[in-house]
Amino acid sequence: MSKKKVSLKDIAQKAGVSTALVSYVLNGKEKESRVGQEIAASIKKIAEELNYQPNYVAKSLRSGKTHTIGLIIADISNPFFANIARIVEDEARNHGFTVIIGSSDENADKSWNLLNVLIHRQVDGFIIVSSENSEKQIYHLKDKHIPFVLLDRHFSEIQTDFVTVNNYKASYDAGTHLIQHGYQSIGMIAYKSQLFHMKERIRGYLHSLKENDISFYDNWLQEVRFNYIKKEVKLAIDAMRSSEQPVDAIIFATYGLAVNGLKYINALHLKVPTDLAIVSFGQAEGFDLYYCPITYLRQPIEDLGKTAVELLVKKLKNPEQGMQQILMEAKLMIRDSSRRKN
Amino acid sequence: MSKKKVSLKDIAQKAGVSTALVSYVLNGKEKESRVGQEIAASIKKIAEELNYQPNYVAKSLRSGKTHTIGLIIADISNPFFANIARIVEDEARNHGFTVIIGSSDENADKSWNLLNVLIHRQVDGFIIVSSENSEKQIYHLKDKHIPFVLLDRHFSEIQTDFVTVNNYKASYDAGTHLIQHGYQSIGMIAYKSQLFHMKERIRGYLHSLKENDISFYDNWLQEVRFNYIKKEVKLAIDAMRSSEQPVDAIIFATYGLAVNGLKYINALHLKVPTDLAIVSFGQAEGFDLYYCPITYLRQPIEDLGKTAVELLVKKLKNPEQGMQQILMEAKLMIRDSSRRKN
DNA sequence: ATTTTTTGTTTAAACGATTAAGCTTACATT
DNA sequence: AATGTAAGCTTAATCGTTTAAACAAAAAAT
Repeated sequence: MSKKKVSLKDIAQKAGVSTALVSYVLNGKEKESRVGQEIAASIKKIAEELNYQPNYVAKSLRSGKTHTIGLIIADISNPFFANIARIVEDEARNHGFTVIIGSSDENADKSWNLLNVLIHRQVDGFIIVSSENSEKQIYHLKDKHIPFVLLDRHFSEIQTDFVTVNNYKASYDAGTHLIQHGYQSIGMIAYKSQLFHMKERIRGYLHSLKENDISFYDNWLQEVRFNYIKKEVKLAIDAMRSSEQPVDAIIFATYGLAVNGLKYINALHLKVPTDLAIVSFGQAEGFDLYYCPITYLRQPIEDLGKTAVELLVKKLKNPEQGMQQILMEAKLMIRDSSRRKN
Repeated sequence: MSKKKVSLKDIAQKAGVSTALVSYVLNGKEKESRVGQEIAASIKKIAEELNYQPNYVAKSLRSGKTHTIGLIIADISNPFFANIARIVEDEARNHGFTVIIGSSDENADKSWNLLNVLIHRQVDGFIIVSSENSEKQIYHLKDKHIPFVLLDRHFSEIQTDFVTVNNYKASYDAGTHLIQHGYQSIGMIAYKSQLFHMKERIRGYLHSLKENDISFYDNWLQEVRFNYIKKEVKLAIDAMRSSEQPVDAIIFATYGLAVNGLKYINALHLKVPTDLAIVSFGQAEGFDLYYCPITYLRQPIEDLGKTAVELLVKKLKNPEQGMQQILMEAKLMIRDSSRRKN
C-alpha cells in the first residue's frame, strides 16, 4: 500500500485545474476568490477521495509560522513540571499548536542551548520556566522579537509577560498557619538562589514571623544549593535542630526539598507533626503516602498552564497585544502534618 | 535590533557567488563539489560574520526529513512516563532529533488522534507506548512505512521492533521473593487489560505460586479498570482480605495502582508489612517517603529510553535495518515492605 | 594544434503550498 | 457597436534549501 503522498498538484491534475484553485477551495477562500460552484465541489470531493493531508512543512516555509511552541522547564521528570507540561501540551493542541519540551536542569547554559535549538527549529514562541542567571536569554528574545511568556517564575527587573503564583503570599500563609496552630519556632529550607520566586517565598516566611512578633534566629533560614541538595538538606535540618532555639516546624520551599527533608526526618526517627510540623510547596502523591499527610501549598497548575498558553497564543495572533502579568493564588491544603500543637 | 533573517542568498550576494556554492561549503561538501579554496574560506567567514543559521523548515521541505520524533505515552504526568520522556528527549537531542510528546491517557482514540496530528507534522518516526486496542494504529504505521519502535509494551501477535522489560520474569521474581520471605497468601492487583505486558505480569505472579505449590484462590487476583481505579482498588483490597484465605501480601502491577492501594491501606490502619507485605512495579519518591519503604521492581528506565531512541535512529538512517526486539530485566529492590515474616 | 580532462562555478528545477497579478470569456451598460 | 465590469480561472513568483546538470576556462594529454 501507501502510494506516494498526495499533494495539491495531484488534486489539481485529477480535477483538471490549477493548484491555485485547489488551494483556495481547501482553505475556504472560494468566496473571496470566486471559484465556481461545481468546480469547488468537485475539488473537495477529490481531496476527500485521495485523503489529502496538507504538508505542514511547506505551509510553514511559506507562512513563516510553524504553529509550534517551545516549552522550557527545569526538569520534566519533576512532577510539578510534568503536570505543567501536560496542561500546556493539551491546551496548545486545542489551539492547533504543537509543543516541543526541553529540560534545562536549572542550568542557564543548557537553557541557552535549548533556546537556540528551538529558535532554529523556527518555533513561533516560547513558554519558559527560567533558570537562574538566564536574564540574558530573556533580553535576547525581546531583541529578536520572539514572543514568549514566563511561567512560574519571572524577573522583577525585566518587564515581560508572565504567569506565576503569588509566592510571597503563599509563604506568608504557610507561616501564619503554623503560628496559628501553636508553632513558635519555624524554620524554612529554601534554595540558595537569586530567582525572584525563591526570594519571595523567603520574604513571605520572614514577614509572617515578624508580624506575629516572633523573633527570628539566623539558623532558622537555610538556603541549600541545588546541586548538593541531598547533603545540604541534612545539614540544614541538623543546624535548625541544634539552634539556640530549635525549630518545631519547617516550611520547605519546594517539593524536591521536602522529599529530601522528609527522608532524613524519617531516618532521624522524628515524628511528624509532634516532633516537627511540616508545610511544603509543591504537590505529588508522595505527600499523600506519607504516614502523616503533608500540608502543602497547592499551586493552580491547570490555571497556570492554560493561562500561559492563552497569553502566548494571543500574542502570536496579535503581536501588538499588550503585556500581561498575572499573579495567581496558591491554596494552603491543610492536612495532618501541621496539626494544632497541644 | 534584529535585522532580517540571514539566508543563503544573503551570503551568496555578499560573497559574489551563487547560493549553490554557499550551500556546498556550509554543508562540508567543498571537496566533492570542488569549491575553490579562497572562495570557500571567504564564504565561511561571511557566514560567521552574518551569524547565519540555516532554516530547518526549508531543509525539511527539501529533504522530506524533519529530524523530529513523535513520542506517544500514556500520560506525561505519571512519573514513570515523565522519566521515560526525559531520557528519550535527551538522547534524541544527542542524535540531532527533536521530540514531540503526546499523552494518550491509555485511550486508543486519543492515541489515534495524536498519531495523525504528528504524521501530518511530518515526524520522521515514532516511539510509542501503546494503549489497549491500538493494534490498528500499529498496522497503519507499518502500512505507511513509517518507522517506529514500541516501548514498554508490545503486541505478541504483531511483529514489530520493541524495547520492553521482561514482565513475566519481573513478576515471577516478586512472587518468589515474597514466598521466600515467608508469605503464603499473596494477592495481585492488576489492570483489566488485554495488553501483553499486563498479561505477562499476571502470568509471572501465577507461576511463582504454582512453582511453590501454593494453591491459588480466585480472590487473590484482582483486575481493576483504569477509569475506575480509585473505587475498584478499594474493592479489590476488601475482596482479598475477606477471601476464604485472606492475603498477607499484595503485589501491585503498576505504580498508580500502588499509590491508590497504599492510601487505602493507610486508611484501614493496616501496618505494612506486619499486616500486609507489599511489592510493586514502578518507582518514585512516593515509595521512599512511605513510613516503610516499599519493595519495588526497578525498570531500567534509562536503558529502555536510550535503546528505543537508538533503535529508531538506526532505522531512520537505514530503513533496511532488520527488526529488533529487546527484553530487559527489571531489578527487584528489596526494602522494608516485604521484610521477612516472623 | 587539437582534443580531452579537470577544475571551478552557475543555472535551474525541485520540495509543497500560497497568493498577487494577469488573462479570458461572458455579460451588462452606454 | 463599443466599452466596462464581473466571474472564473491560470501564471508565476515566493518561502530557503539542495543538487543534478550545464557551462566555461584552464590544464593535461594527444
